[in-house]
Amino acid sequence: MTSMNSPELGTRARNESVILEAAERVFASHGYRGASVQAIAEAAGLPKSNVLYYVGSKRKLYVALLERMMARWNAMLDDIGEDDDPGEVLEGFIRSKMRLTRQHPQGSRLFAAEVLQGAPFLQEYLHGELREWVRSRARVFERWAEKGLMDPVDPVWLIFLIWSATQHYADFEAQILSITDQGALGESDYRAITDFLCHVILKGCGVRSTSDVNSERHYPSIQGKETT
Amino acid sequence: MTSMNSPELGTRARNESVILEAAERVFASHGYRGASVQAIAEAAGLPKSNVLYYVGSKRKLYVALLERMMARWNAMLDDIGEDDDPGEVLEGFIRSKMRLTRQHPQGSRLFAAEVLQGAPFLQEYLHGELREWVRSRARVFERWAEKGLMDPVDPVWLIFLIWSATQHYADFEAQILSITDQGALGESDYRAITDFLCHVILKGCGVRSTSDVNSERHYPSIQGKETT
DNA sequence: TGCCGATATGACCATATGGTCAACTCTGTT
DNA sequence: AACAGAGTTGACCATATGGTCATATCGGCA
Repeated sequence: MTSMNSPELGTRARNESVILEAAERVFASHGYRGASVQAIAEAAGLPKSNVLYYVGSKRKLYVALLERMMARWNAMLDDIGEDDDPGEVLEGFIRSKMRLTRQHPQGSRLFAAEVLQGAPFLQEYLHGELREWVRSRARVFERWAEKGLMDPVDPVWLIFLIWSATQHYADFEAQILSITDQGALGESDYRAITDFLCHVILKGCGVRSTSDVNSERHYPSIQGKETT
Repeated sequence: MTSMNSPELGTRARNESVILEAAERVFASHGYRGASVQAIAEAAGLPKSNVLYYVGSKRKLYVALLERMMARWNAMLDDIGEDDDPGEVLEGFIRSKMRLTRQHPQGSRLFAAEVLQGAPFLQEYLHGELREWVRSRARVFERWAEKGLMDPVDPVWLIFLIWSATQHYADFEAQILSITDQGALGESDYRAITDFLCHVILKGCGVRSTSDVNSERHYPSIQGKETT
């Protein structure tokens, strides 16, 4: 057990990790039903039996992946109060969500596939924790609107707008790459997109970011590189 | 053949229609691989053999559905020029896209599932027609920005923003219903969301809708009905 | 050396899969 | 009544599915 097969990891930890990554890819693109244990095993470079040995069953594997993704999501959620600065909070949310999308595109797609199915495994989470989180944020946004710190927009639709806009770059990556004629979205693309979203959404809600000192000249790029 | 089984439709047309609707639902929630002909047949209330008799194969059925959805999409795309009013055009796009999402949620989800897979069947469409459409729009948006009619935002990211925000209400319907604690999104929800998106996006880009005469008091609802 | 639990995997099973086919019914035409 | 073609369907097939299990190997330790 104290050998040195791989940096710092025991056999179990290493294999489980390989399997989780492979499974995330396969589940993300084909959904729960469309993913086969065989396909996951091949993606992980292991025999099917070995995969089942580590994860127990397809269902357990899927649930483990969803839980991992929800944990990442929860780690991102910080608390806010009505005395916080609206611009900072909104911009922070956009940037956090965008970072999550960027760092875990497969996980984001897995989540999307799960919700597309009707969220059979996530009902509880959505209707419990997440719903409360949204409602608490909504209350704060309303207070801000009452104080005239932002336009009186429906806070729930605002949260979903941010959600969709950021989620999109993982879920519809294939479409975006095809249309912009690129092989992958790079760090600079993500920065530009994030800045763009902060600009439009904050301005669109009548909020001014405290860090947005000199309104003009942001958002450089103009589409994408003329094909060449 | 000239019987009167059903209003105006021959047997073939009627059954094909039933099958297409059923298949759209099943493919939308489970993706191509996850959908089984058996499940589609059950959803259509027909024996599996009969489904295959009409559609030929699972693959052909899937392709037919994608083509139908792309046709609906194309029907929505009108042309624009740099002399058009930015506010009208953007608002028109948002409203059209929202109407498409509302009228064909299953088709929208089908499209999402296809793109999640990496768009294996739609590469050609995305990289051809749709890409050209986006580029032509982008050029017009850039001219508008040069003329000072809107902020100099990246037009491609703007198009994707609208895309994602509207698409979201079909693809993540399960999440939205769960969080807002509703059974379905009604006509009034869709109206409110559409108005909200027009407000935030047009304002966020520094565009003023020509129909937006009296800036204040829009967007009524405040979250959703307090559970009861 | 022999032992032991963790790891590894091929053989196997019941069921589900997409698709074919032959046989059948139904309806309109002659 | 006879025919033709569309519509209908159960039986069937080769393959793939999720999962089990018996067996084999490994690494450390006495």
